[in-house]
Amino acid sequence: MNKTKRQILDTALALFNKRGLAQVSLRTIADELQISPGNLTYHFKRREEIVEVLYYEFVAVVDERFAKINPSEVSLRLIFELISILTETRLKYSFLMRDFISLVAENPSIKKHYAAIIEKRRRQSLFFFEKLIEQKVLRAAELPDEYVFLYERIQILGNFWITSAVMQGNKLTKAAVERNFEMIVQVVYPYLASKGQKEWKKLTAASKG
Amino acid sequence: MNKTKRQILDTALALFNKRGLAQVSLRTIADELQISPGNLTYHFKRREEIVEVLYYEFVAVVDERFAKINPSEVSLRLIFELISILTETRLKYSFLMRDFISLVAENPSIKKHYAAIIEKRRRQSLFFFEKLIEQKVLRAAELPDEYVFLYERIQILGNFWITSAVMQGNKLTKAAVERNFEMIVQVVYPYLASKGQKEWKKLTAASKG
DNA sequence: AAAATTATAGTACAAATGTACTAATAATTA
DNA sequence: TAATTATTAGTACATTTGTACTATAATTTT
Repeated sequence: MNKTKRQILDTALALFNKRGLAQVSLRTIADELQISPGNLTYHFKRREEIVEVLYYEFVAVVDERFAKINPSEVSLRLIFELISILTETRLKYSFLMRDFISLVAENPSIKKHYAAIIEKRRRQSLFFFEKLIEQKVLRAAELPDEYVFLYERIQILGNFWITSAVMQGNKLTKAAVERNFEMIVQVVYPYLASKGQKEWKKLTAASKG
Repeated sequence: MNKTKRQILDTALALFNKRGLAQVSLRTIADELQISPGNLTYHFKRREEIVEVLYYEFVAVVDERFAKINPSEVSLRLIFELISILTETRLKYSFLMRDFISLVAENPSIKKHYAAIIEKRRRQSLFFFEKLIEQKVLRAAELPDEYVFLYERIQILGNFWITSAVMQGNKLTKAAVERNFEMIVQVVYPYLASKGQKEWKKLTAASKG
């Protein structure tokens, strides 16, 4: 990709994350980069295109890791790794979750695409849980839809802890990110069988040290 | 409050919830209500004022219930009731969470106010958990910060399940709302002592029936 | 080196937005 | 009923926004 084009994307991303999608105009980006608005529209005919490229970059990072998964390697370690990758990626593109509604309001194709991958990830994740129950890493379900709900919770927590932190005026320091990672992985702890609990503790200790 | 003023607030709220804060201009509201823009600015000199009033209405509903709590009445039932009231209220003012970032970008006083009540609610909620542990409704903590994290999770889930549902293209039907309520209350289940589990099941059965 | 293509700057423009202002009408008060 | 106040409509205006257009400048290709 062209150097200027890349710079536009990077600057736009930084500004979107900092101020929010709606608060960043094309001129804001051009000024920050010290290029002319004309140059900007040369590289991106429509403002939407910038957002679109950033969205698909975001998706690509996660998709790549998911695609690599071998069904036989399902483990608690994998869950930790996926949550970690998602945390990192969401942090990098934090405006996407924060401003998702206005984003899809202007771009129905993203809306459709997102609905599709959400459904795919859901199926994949529930499959992982089943495997882990078989492996006696997770205990059997005690309540109806227990693991479906657990998945949905992880999904929401992962998507919105950043927005929540920003709302409360917290800085996204490295320590804060690590603390939130812990907050999320602790959600699975009560569902672990004793074998799983041991591994969980090992993994947590490792991620802290 | 004046009739027109109230209608403006109600119409604005409905439109904000439906389309998002940024997508609703003063003319959108005026058109929907079939009044002139001049009339609108007569009742609200600045657009921000509309949002401000709605925000403080939102806060008032929840504050009122919290204020009524007698420290001796802390129980699982109370937790259920608070989550239920919060769910209802957040549903009614759903744009507030969804567009919070742009909201505070234009209104630092709301930002400050929100940070303060968040801190207050946090302290109150952690106090509730302590009481419930004393009562042996909740089991003792097994991990560092376990109940702090549990609170933070409930906070995030409560604030964002609506946004998450909308993002996934789900309609907010009554059934969907009930399902999400269940998803949230299930998060405390694994932390309950046997006494608490019995009560939890009773309460869940009651809220379903 | 000449020609052609790509990249950049600068400006222009229509549309939309929040808000201010004026005039008319409706409601209330004296 | 007359005067006053509150409410509403209509319009105007400065600003901002996304985008289009034109003219240079830089780079690449022939």
